[in-house]
Amino acid sequence: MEVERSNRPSVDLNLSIGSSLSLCFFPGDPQAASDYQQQPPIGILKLELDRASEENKKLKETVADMVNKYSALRSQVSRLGTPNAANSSDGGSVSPATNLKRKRDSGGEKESTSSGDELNWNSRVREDKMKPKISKLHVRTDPSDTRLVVKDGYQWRKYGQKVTRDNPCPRAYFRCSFATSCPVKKKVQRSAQDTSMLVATYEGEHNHGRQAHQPPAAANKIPAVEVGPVKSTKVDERLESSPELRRSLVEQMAASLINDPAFKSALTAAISGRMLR
DNA sequence: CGGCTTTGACCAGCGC
DNA sequence: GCGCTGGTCAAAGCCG
Repeated sequence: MEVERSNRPSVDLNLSIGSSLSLCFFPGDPQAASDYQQQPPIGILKLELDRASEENKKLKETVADMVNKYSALRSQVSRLGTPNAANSSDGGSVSPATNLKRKRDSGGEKESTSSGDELNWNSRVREDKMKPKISKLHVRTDPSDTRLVVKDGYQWRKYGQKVTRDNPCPRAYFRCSFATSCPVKKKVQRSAQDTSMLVATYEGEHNHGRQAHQPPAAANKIPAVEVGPVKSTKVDERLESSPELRRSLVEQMAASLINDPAFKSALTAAISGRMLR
């Protein structure tokens, strides 16, 4: 989608190992980069950390903005009744299996296939107007992890589990347990094609916010760079005298970025933008 | 003890 | 009517 690409976050993929971190942390500032390469004191490392946090924050804002624009665009596409535009697994698509019961309830037509992608577009659009909002979320997990848990910041109560015909992996049914009046339901099932992928299907919209005590798992979390206490000057000295410690610190920072979903999203968008160009 | 998970039973819609 | 299927219920058990 062009809009997505044009709003792509500014993640530069032209990373060369030779340029090292200095070029990442001091873009357009060769003097600072040079100083850093000669001897990076703890103050500069802190500066780098702040810079990385700031960059991370901007990236997250960009991603959030992209999501909003994408949603708006999707709704426009839906209104125009254009097929293929909102199809597939990137979230927001309607699962016919999910709606089967409701379709039956409303006397609607039945698909000739169990696969969701062949669903007639017009009927889907028609259904969207009278069905609760349905969205899909794909989460990659450890295939050996048998729990059907998708952490999204809400509190869920499992009320059923079922093995479905088209997928040997069981499907778990959840209800939002934060508010008894909350109508939202969630179905979680491992993808038949990719067992490391969990597919969560949400029905309806929450009539409450997220719990304060349970933040959306990592979704809104600024990555915690575990550099330990920085108050001591002894730490500075240790860092200065130990290249390994410095490398370890850099690795931790890199790891925290890698583990940050917002950073991953931005990176994915940047990579796909590059490959699809 | 309250909240949650597990799991078999049950229900409704549909095709044959 | 019967069997299949997806979705839900509810009793029992577990856990903090």
